Amino acid sequence: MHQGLIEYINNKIATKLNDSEIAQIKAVFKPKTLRKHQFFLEEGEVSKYGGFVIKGALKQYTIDESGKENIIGLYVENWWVGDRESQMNNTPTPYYIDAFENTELLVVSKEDFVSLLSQMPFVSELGRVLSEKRNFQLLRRLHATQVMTAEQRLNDLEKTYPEFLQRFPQHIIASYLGMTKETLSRIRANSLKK
Amino acid sequence: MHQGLIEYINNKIATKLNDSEIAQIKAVFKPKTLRKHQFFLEEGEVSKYGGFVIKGALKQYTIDESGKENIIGLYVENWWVGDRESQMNNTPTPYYIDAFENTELLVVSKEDFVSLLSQMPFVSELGRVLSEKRNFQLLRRLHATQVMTAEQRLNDLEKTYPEFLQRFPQHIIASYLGMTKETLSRIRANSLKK
DNA sequence: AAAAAACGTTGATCTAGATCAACGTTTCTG
DNA sequence: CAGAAACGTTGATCTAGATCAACGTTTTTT
Repeated sequence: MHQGLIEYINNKIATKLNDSEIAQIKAVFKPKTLRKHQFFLEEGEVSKYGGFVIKGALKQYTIDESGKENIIGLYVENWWVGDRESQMNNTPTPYYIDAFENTELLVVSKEDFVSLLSQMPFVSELGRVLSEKRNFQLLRRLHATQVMTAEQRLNDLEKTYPEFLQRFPQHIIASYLGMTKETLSRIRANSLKK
Repeated sequence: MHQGLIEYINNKIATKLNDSEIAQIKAVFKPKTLRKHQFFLEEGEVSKYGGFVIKGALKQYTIDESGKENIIGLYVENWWVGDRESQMNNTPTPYYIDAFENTELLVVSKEDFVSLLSQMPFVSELGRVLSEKRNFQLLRRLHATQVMTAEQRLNDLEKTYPEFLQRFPQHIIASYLGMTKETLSRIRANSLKK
């Protein structure tokens, strides 16, 4: 169960994890299973856990007054999921996160994460690098929503995360891209004609 | 000149910087002055430096085919500025960054930053925390552009970064918020009526 | 101090994409 | 396996905000 996480970390750091480190990681990352449609986090809660996706897929979204889901994040194997802002600042989250498929996660509490930070010096550095990568993603997406047309954003997604288009249905992709399912459907119909 | 940066760091870490650390920081962060309209970074370049703003203001933007500026970032005193993705991956940046006022920066090269990381253990952790904060900002802005109306985004900015509204003219704010200056002007006119 | 830029406003018009609605197909679920 | 969700498509209509244009005011440059 922890093998995926350990390989993931080994691929990101200079030296391999030793046995003691592996034991520590196994101790603080607890397995959690979510069946399809179960919540990992609900609006108003304070997030207790961060999660690493071993198997499955999740979506992160808000719900507006009219009940419409606005999807802001999609997560699959080897992605980190959660609302770190809520978790770090003990503030209520504005997001829902639920399992889009039956999902296996490894979750870690804030306290356990802090203890890892103090005991394993490379965790800060790994966290820094991963957080910066996430920054690059977010800045790109922000820029895309501000300057691109709906069609350009779809093309962009096909290049950046082609796996999402296989994995999630169109109305989910549409919302993630900030458009309606009708618009996405029409873009598709149009580009087939060409 | 370095005093602002040293205070900034002291406010973010558990213990104060000692003399040796201060000396190291002074050695790698070099002063740089930009006159209004001078570039810190231009599209196509590989970013060599990250910068910390001591005094002044900068804007980060792309320019589209029709020559229009699309502003994606505004930076004032005590903000970090640069394209870290370009700097870290040695890739050409898509952004322009220029001084919106006469500006004083402290800049650090990738190599010097890496040497700081290895010599001062708290740099990783500080970098991690700052990068996560930046993540929170970016996620909020992304969500805002996807779910809010133009008027809501303006109200949101008034709450989040009220200093920007004092500091930057309306057409800059409008672009930062992903709307035209005409739309921003009309929103203003409208909310005065109420 | 004159000329030129930069800035902000208002009006008229346009359009990308949203909304509303209906319907066929596929996939769950009891 | 039957009924109900979930999903995707197409058409008609609507609208928030963009675009285009003109003009007054303020700021900067020479």
